[in-house]
Amino acid sequence: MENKKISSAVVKRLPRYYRYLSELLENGIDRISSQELSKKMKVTASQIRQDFNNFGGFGQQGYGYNVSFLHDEIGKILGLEHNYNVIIIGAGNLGQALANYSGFVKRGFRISGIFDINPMVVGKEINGIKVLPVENLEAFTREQPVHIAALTLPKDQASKIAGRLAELEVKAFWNFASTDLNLPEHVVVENVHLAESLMRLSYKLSEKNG
Amino acid sequence: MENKKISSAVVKRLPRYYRYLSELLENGIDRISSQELSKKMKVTASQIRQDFNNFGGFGQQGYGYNVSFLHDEIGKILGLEHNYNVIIIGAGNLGQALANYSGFVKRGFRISGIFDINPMVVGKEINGIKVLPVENLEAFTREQPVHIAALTLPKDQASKIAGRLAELEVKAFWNFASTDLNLPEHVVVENVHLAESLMRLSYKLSEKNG
DNA sequence: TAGATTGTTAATCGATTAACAATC
DNA sequence: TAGATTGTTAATCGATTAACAATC
Repeated sequence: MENKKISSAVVKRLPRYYRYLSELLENGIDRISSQELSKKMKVTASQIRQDFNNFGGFGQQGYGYNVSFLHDEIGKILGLEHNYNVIIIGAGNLGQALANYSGFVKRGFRISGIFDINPMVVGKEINGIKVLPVENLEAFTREQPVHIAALTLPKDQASKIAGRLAELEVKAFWNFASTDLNLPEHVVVENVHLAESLMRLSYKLSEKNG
Repeated sequence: MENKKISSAVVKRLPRYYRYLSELLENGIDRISSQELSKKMKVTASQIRQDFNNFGGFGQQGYGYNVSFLHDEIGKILGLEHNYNVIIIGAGNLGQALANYSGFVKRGFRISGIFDINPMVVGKEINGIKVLPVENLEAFTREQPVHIAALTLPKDQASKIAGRLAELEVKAFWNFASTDLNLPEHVVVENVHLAESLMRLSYKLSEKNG
């Protein structure tokens, strides 16, 4: 009973559905059709129904979808019912920004540690968490599980630290360093390449104008 | 003589090519075949050749591609020969992280202003730039062109400010607020939705394990 | 029951890969 | 000239959209 593999195109869209459903919930709307959602999100109703049906029937003919139910189901698909411990490697501005963002905690991502190599930064407190030296990583992971590592450090150090963390059984990497990590098959990586994002914006700008 | 529209799949890949070519350049490699690049980047050689040929022939049969030439051509396609003035709206950690990142300036993105609504933050200096109150936006844009606005502020304020900036002729938005901006056709938007990115990582993690 | 809207199959469209002639 | 590798056409694969029967 192998689950059919979900295409990455679909996975990319799921969090956006989740966001819109959260908003509908907040606005007290308890029911929506693919047609209505289609208008709001500017995608086709057909795509919405196809996407949801990858995971089974969440709707009801003649009625549409129950917002709260659909919201929770997509949350489960995304794994948001878990509580994950996240460590941040690199306590620069970006690391601090992540550490201070309350939205993550709300979704079950708890910042359990912040690490840096710079002795000037070690010991500093960010959002109530003391920055530890990277030498402590081994001891730290022995004491409590680390589910996700956010890499907010310069690219030349990223690969090495990531490899070291993979050895320590960290299974997921949120990579902000502008390099491609080369890690074992069994770990998962999500890249946030800001420099590339800005270049895409630049491209769109050039394309539009001169 | 209408240019053929480049698919967004191709545009997404261009900055990654650019990054790899920059690295090759740094390592003093002056020539590469689609085959070799294919191995490094883990994409097919066929795709590489197709992608490049959207913009004309950059290579030479029997030889491959000249790294420096290809690098510069892709840079031009991405619009990196321009110098853009970027303003940052929201001087929180994320705004500060962008303001302090030296990589952007290197690629021609100059931070020309930082704005915030919070009077406690206004006046503070970030990377040598004084934070201005958002009330100054109109006067500021009258004095110097603003090409790109980075929106690093809470989602409930983002749409309103974006609309106001669009009125002031800002043509490009780098949106970090977790909302979809609804702006006129002629402006371009690049979204960086960190919460969504983290959910995708969570999905991959669930998919892989339990 | 009649109307609405899903779930799902079929048709279309677009992107990726394969293959090879052109050519350096 | 022979070998290598591009540029490009053709084949395949996958994703999106359209259509409609099932059903609430």
